[in-house]
Amino acid sequence: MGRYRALPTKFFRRSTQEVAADLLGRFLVRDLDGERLVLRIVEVEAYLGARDRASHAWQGRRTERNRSLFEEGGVAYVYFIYGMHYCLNVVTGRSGNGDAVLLRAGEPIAGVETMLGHRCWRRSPRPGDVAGGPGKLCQALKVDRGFDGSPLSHGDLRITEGEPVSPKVVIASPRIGIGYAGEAATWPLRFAIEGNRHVSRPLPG
DNA sequence: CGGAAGATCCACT
DNA sequence: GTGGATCTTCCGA
Repeated sequence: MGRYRALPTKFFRRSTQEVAADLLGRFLVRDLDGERLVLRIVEVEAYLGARDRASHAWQGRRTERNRSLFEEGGVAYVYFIYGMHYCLNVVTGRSGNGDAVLLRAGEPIAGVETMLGHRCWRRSPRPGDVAGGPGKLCQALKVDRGFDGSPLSHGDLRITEGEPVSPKVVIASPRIGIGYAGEAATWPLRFAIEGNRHVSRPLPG
């Protein structure tokens, strides 16, 4: 079984939408204090660089914060938002294009108790409580700006083959939380596994 | 240099 | 469904 074999850098250097859909079912592996935490990616969003008003690379803007977003595909882009949350992106395509895929939700595979401990919760955990949201996902895996710009094909945070899904079970819909983005807000760039209970929000249909 | 916004989450009604 | 928390980052003046 090659589920824990890291994906090669080449994987990330295809078109962003192609990579986004192909990331579903893959494993996001985090080595922390000698333990291996694993999430199966179940929901992502594609961000299409300079031409995408919802992207941090809109109109080609480069700042200190989004520097890694313009690197060659295969590295992480981690940013801090709302004064308290981190979001993890996978940079895609070629250097300079500013394309990336936001990892929005994961299904716990290993290290569930530890990941729950990283999260604040009162009631008994329900699906989606561990990593059903971009901020939650980073909390569960203890991902912060320290990973910004680091490669995802090896190291303490990496993406492995996991359990790829058929394109037939991939549901596309508009992205979340970007209502300000005009026409881009309607683009169907959110991808999720049909019927999965660990997504950040219910899927259409 | 100040103001405003933000790829979110949680608690409460 | 609504509102508050919380603070870095960015842009305009």
